[in-house]
Amino acid sequence: MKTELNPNVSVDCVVFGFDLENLNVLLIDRSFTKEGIVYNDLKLPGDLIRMNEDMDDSARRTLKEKTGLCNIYLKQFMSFGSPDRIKRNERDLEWLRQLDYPDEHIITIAYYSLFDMSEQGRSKLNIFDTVRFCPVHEVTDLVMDHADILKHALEYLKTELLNLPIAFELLPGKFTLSQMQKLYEVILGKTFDKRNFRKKFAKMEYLIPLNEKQVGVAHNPAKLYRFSRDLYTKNMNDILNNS
Amino acid sequence: MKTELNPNVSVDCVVFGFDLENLNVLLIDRSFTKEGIVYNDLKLPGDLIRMNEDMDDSARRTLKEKTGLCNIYLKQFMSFGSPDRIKRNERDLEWLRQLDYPDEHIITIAYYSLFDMSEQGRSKLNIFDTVRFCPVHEVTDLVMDHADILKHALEYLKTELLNLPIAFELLPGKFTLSQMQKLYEVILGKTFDKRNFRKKFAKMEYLIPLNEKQVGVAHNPAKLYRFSRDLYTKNMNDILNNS
DNA sequence: ACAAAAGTGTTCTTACTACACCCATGA
DNA sequence: TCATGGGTGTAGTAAGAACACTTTTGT
Repeated sequence: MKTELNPNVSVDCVVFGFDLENLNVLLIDRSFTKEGIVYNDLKLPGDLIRMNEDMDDSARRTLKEKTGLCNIYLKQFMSFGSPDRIKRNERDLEWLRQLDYPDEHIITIAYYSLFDMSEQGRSKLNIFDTVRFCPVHEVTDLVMDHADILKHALEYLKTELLNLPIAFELLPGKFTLSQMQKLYEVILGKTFDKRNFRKKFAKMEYLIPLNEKQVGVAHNPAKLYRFSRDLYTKNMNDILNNS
Repeated sequence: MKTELNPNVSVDCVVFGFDLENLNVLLIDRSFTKEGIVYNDLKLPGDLIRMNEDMDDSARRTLKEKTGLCNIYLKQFMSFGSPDRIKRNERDLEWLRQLDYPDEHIITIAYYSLFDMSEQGRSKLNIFDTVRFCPVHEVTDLVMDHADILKHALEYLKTELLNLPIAFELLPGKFTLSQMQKLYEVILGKTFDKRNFRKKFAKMEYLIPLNEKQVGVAHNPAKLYRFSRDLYTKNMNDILNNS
């Protein structure tokens, strides 16, 4: 174990990605061998923080080191501190032993993170081979308390989606309104009326229609839009100042 | 320093109280002497967690030990992990030295908490003398990063107030609608129209009018209400199941 | 009698819901 | 020509905002 690590505090990152179909979560393989038997499990990317390292920096670093991702939306959402959270089953304990982890009470600060996993988004980054995006609703078992962390992250994502312009972190730079609607539907777990959905967002000035359409689709090609963060923040400031 | 403490993780509690006039926050004195000079500052109640202690338990214990408060609404809302958060000024460092605190990177899990500080609420508990409730808007300096923690707690309180039935944690068991309106006004920092406010809450079945009125007030005495948590949860479940 | 807060309705505007058909494209 | 998703309007309902006077009590 590296001595400069803080033996009691870790970060774990729940990276959500949207492939225009499903909501996915980034998981990494945890494999180890004991007495000739190979154990394969999935976990969230995470690590002990370093002594005197800022927690947000730690989350960014961990994500970079374990997955290759950088410069993505990242936000602390909850901490998990149950004393048995990493000791609930023997496989987890054995893995910790092999890694020479401190046998201590580790509390973890969970971050949630958003990633545009369309070709556009993926192409920007060198994502490691050990990394896989799994559809959130197909994820069953994860190591330690990571399934619990994921569950809370999903709840947090839902409320963030309703209150902040985070949809655009998950969508490609240019997107159609149907893609955006699909995103809202898979995250919130319900369907919306197409006309009402579009009416609602037609009011949002920060959704900018482009003079461009989809190409290569076997139907009426849809208009593309982009998100203007400038207009969004300007709008928000106007609202705050007038009320 | 007690050996069973976790040297890297603390909890801090932001306890809000409402006296039917102002929103207050519970602070404790931090006094120490150096070279004959007495330094007095104010801080949030907090402490290092114990090894293998659940974080929520730790917050409850800390609050009990430092203030006498128990059985009150308590919820983790954010963690603070900047490496210099406890080392920003010399007085804080000196205090830590005198307490024989570990010279390490301490990250803190901040809890926010609600307390009915009317006579009714106060009478239930044996609150220590070192504890004082200060009007939130008069609090200027606190030790370490506690002013920052308080600021975030206040923001969190605002969103909770709009989304959860927490007003009733701050109000006495029997309260008037004007007291409740005042609570919303001081927390959210704006005024509401009396008729609209009452209309809105008239719809809420879980606000139960009692056959009782205020006594001893120099004006038309107001009807008293109480909150029914049972009806509230029942209502919530009905809404979730029908949508 | 006066001061102080309680209590009460209506109108207007804005946001949300429900709902069905034609159009443009690629295969 | 067919399958696929793109794109559009109206009417009803519910929620929020603005606004002023009378009533009851204690002093």
